[in-house]
Amino acid sequence: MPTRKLEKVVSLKEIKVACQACSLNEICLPVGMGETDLDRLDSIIDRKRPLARNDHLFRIGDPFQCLYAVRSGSLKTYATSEDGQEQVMGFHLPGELVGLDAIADGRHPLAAKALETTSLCEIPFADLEALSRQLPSLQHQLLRVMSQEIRADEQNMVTLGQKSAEERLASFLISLSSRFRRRGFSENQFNLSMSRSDIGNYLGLALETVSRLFTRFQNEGLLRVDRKHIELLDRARLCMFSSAKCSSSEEPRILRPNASS
Amino acid sequence: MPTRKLEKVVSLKEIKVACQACSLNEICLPVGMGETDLDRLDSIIDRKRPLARNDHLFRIGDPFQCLYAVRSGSLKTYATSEDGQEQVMGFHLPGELVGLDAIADGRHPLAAKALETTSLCEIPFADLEALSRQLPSLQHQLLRVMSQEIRADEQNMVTLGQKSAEERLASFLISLSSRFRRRGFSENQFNLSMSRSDIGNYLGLALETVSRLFTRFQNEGLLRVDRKHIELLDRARLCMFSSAKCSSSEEPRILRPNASS
DNA sequence: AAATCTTTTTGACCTGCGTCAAGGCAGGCA
DNA sequence: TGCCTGCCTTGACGCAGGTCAAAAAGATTT
Repeated sequence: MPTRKLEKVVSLKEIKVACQACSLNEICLPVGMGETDLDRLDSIIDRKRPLARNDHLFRIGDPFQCLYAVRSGSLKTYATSEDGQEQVMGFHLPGELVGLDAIADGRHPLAAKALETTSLCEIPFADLEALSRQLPSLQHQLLRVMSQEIRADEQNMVTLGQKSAEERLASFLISLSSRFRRRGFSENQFNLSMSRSDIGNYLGLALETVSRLFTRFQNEGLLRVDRKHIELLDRARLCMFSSAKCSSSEEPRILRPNASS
Repeated sequence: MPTRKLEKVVSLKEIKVACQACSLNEICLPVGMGETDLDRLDSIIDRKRPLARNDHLFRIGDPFQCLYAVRSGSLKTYATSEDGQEQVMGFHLPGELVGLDAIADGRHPLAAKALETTSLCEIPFADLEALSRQLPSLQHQLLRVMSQEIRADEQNMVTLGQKSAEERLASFLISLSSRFRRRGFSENQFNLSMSRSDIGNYLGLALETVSRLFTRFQNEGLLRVDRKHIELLDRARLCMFSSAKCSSSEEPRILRPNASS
C-alpha cells in the first residue's frame, strides 16, 4: 500500500541537510511548519562540523546564545556540585533540542558533552525568537517542545521518586527503545552510547546496581546484553517490570527508507 | 477608619486586582512589560472566585484551555499511577504559573488541587499565544518562565537522584523559605500548607522519615516546628545540611507595604 | 463534650541498594 | 605481543530509610 505522503528527495551524501530535507523534521523543531516557513527557519540555522566523543558543546555557566538540535549521535547533559561530582540530567538523541534551560537567565546551568561523534544544528536564539514572532506555527512548536521537556522531567521525577532500581532501569530501557523507534531505528536492538556509570548516575543508582540488573534481566530472558549492545527479547514483560503505561508501538514514526537492514 | 457596609463598596474578597496593581507583577508573567502592554495582558486575564481547600483546579486528562497564575494560597500538582497512588510533582505559590506541561498536547498530564483557599488568574492560552506574538516582552517572559520551570525540575532531579533524606528535607525548606522571601513574606517563619505525607511523597521519602527529620532538626536547634508552623532558627546551618549553594538573601524581593505586622 | 476521623509522632524491625574490594575484558599504544 | 587504562562484573557486608504497628494530638461532627 503506497503512502499518501510526498516522497522527499534526500541526498544522503549531502553533509549539510536543510530542514526541508532532514529526516528528522517530523519530530524536531519544524513540526507543523509549511514549506516557505521552513525555508526561513532553515536560513537562521547553522551546521558546524561534528563534535568528537567527549567534546563539550557547552559548559556550565557558558553564556547562552544558541539552542542546539541533535542531528546524529548523542549527548549527555549534566550538572556538577561544588564538590565536583556530576549528576547526569539527560541523554539527547537526534531530533531533540538542547539548551532550553538556559533561556531563563542567559547562562547554561548544565554542561553538554558528546557521547559519540555527534553533529548538531545551531539555532541562534535571538533569531529564533524574532522569527517565531512572525511564524505562528514556529512559535507554537517552540512552546510545545518546551512543554514536552517539562513533561519529560516530570516523568523523571516519578522514576526517581518512587520506583525501585529494577523499575528504573526497565523504564529507562523502554524509554530509550521508544525514542529510537520514533526516529526510525530498531526498537528491539540498539547500542547504548553512555556508560553504566552514566546510566546509574542518571537513574540515581550505583553503577554496580545497574550492572547487576543487566545480568539479572538477561538471566530472566528479558533481554540480551553484550557490552554496549542491547537486544530486547521481551519488551512487553520489560514494560510490566517498569510499572509504567508503556505507550505501545502506536506512535508516529519516521519513515527511514534504508534503515531496514 | 471604620469599615461600614455600603451598597457600592465591593467586598474585599471580590476585588479583582489588575496586573498593574498586583503586588506579584514583579515575579509573575508581567515581568519586564510596560504599562500599555500590561493593560493588554490584563484584558485577556480572567479572575474567578477562589478555590476552597481540596478543590481541584483541573484533573489529569482535562483539556487544556488556560494557564493559571496563583494569586494567593497554594496548590499542589500530582500524577496518579494506574494503581491509584499519587506522586506529588510540585507545590505552587503566589506568582507561579501552573499548567505549562499541558501545552505539549492540549491535555493536562497532572492534576492540580488547592492546599488551602486559593485564588487564581486564568489566562486563556490561545489569547496569550496571540498576544505574545505582538508583545515581544511578553513572548520573552513566557519562554523565560518555561525555561525556569525546566530548571526547577532539573534541580528536583538532583535532589531525588543523589541527596540523602536529610539533605532533601533541608533543601526543600530552604527552597520554600527563599520562595516566600521573594514574595515579600518572612523567610524564617512560615506555615506549610501541605501535609507531611505530601512532603514525603514530593521528596521521595516516607512520611515517617519526614516526621523524624523534623524532630531531629528541631533537636539540633536548626528550627522549631509546631504542627504546620515552621521557624528557621539557623538558616545558614540548614543550608549546609542541604549541600546546595543556597543563593543567599541577595535576590530581588517584592516590596510589601503592610506586611510587617 | 463525646465520638470519630485524620494527621503526626515514635518505636521496632528488616531489606534494597550503596559501598568497598577484587578480578575480568576490550581496546589503544608502544 | 604485552602493557596499560578504562570500563564492567561479581561478591561480601552494612546501613539508611522503608514498612508495620500503635499511640498521641488535632480536627470535625454530633
